[in-house]
Amino acid sequence: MVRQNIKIAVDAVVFGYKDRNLNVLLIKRDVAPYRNYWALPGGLVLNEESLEQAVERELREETNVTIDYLEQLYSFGEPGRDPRNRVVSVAYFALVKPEHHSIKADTDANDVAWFSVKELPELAFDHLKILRMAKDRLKNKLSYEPIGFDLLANKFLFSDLEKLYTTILEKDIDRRNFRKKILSLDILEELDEKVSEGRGRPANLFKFNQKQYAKLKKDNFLFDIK
Amino acid sequence: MVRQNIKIAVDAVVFGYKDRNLNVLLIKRDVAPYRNYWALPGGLVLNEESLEQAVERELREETNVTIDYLEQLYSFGEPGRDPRNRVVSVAYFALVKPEHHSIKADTDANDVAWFSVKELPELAFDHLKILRMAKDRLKNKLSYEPIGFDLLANKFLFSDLEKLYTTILEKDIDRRNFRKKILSLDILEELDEKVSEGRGRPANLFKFNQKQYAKLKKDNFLFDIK
DNA sequence: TATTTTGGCGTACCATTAACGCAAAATTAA
DNA sequence: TTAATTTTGCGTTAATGGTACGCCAAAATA
Repeated sequence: MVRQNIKIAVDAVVFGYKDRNLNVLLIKRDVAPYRNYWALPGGLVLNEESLEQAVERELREETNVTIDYLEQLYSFGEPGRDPRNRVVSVAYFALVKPEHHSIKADTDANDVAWFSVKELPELAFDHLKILRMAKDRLKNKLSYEPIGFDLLANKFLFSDLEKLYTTILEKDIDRRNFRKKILSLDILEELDEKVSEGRGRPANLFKFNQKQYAKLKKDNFLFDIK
Repeated sequence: MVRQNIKIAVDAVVFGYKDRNLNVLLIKRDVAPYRNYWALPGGLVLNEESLEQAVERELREETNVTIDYLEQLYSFGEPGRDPRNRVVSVAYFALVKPEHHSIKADTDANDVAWFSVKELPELAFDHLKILRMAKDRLKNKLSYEPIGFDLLANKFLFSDLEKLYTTILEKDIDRRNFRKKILSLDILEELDEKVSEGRGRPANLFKFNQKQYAKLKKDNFLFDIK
């Protein structure tokens, strides 16, 4: 039997919510193949590290962002997806809060940047396919887990949360029903701070109450926002 | 930099619905490590085959069952999960209809058998962890996708479907409401055949209408059985 | 004849959703 | 200074759908 000759890598789809739009973190390749194409951050797994550690290391080395949420997405293993050697890539799905959006100063050759998912460059390898799957995962998960809060600042306005949902789910939401629904879940903490953004009545700041959510989740509580 | 020395394997959690209970397909290992332990079917991926092909080949070689539903479950890559070399395993989730339950005659050393998920032997490696994740996936998916039909014979009784749901979801279901709900979805075809099983009025046979479901799904139809 | 299982009807109650009205607090325009 | 506009925050109500049942007839077996 022929000796197995397959490499194992990780790739990360890192989402950030910037300028009221969903953005994804990409790096510009400076080696062949796909030289000068934009690609998902990632790379080969080291012998002694776990897959998650590999993702965290690559993100640290290549982009400098701090991840707020990480989960495995899917593994891609078609022969031929990398023109050099066969590579099986375990893709991860990550979210970053605005506080952690700042990326590496591009002193080195590698360029790093946020791209709106609506204006993507051509991507290397099968990374567009991976990105699409991640977008679907985000869209679905937003409805039954409170991961939207990992895309917002720690303190946020209700209108921010609402805009996030309408943007990512790509549909209108009745503002008043949305507010009622979310508040009834009892997972937000109303802060004693108001913010005035341009015209209109100043809005209250809220915080996601992680502890309260963990408590409710234990009792089979269902987060469900459509 | 040290050369990467990690193997890539696939494992499959194959479910069958037998004797009104959920069963899983296991093979008995005849080599170290975990010699004589039961394990999930699987093995190393060949250089030229896709991950799905690897799963299908291993199942053919080791068990002889024909798969009716297959999807990727999760990848397990902790260093140390295999005591010999580092192995990253892409686990798959599979369903088999009763028509395809017959397994390999155990002429060779390898033993293959169906086990009720309620009476499992001790499993090799981290396979119990993988199996648990697959059970969760099945339980969840049963509620929002019509995969239960891939565990039943092509022609089935309503009482079979109901028992399947109560068994896997581990909760009681009101017979009348369940029937009403499923029939209202309009995805079953009522056959002109009746079956008498022991005492009681003979029951009608039904078939899952795959085409009709595909059509409805296009129009954003939601399968949702709780 | 009693019992069991299927198949079907109806209905009361409850929780959730959807649609919408309106006042309060700020800014901008007249 | 006042009026119009914008955004926030809170309420009301009708429609919908799920859940929990009761009831009964048909068709088989014990």
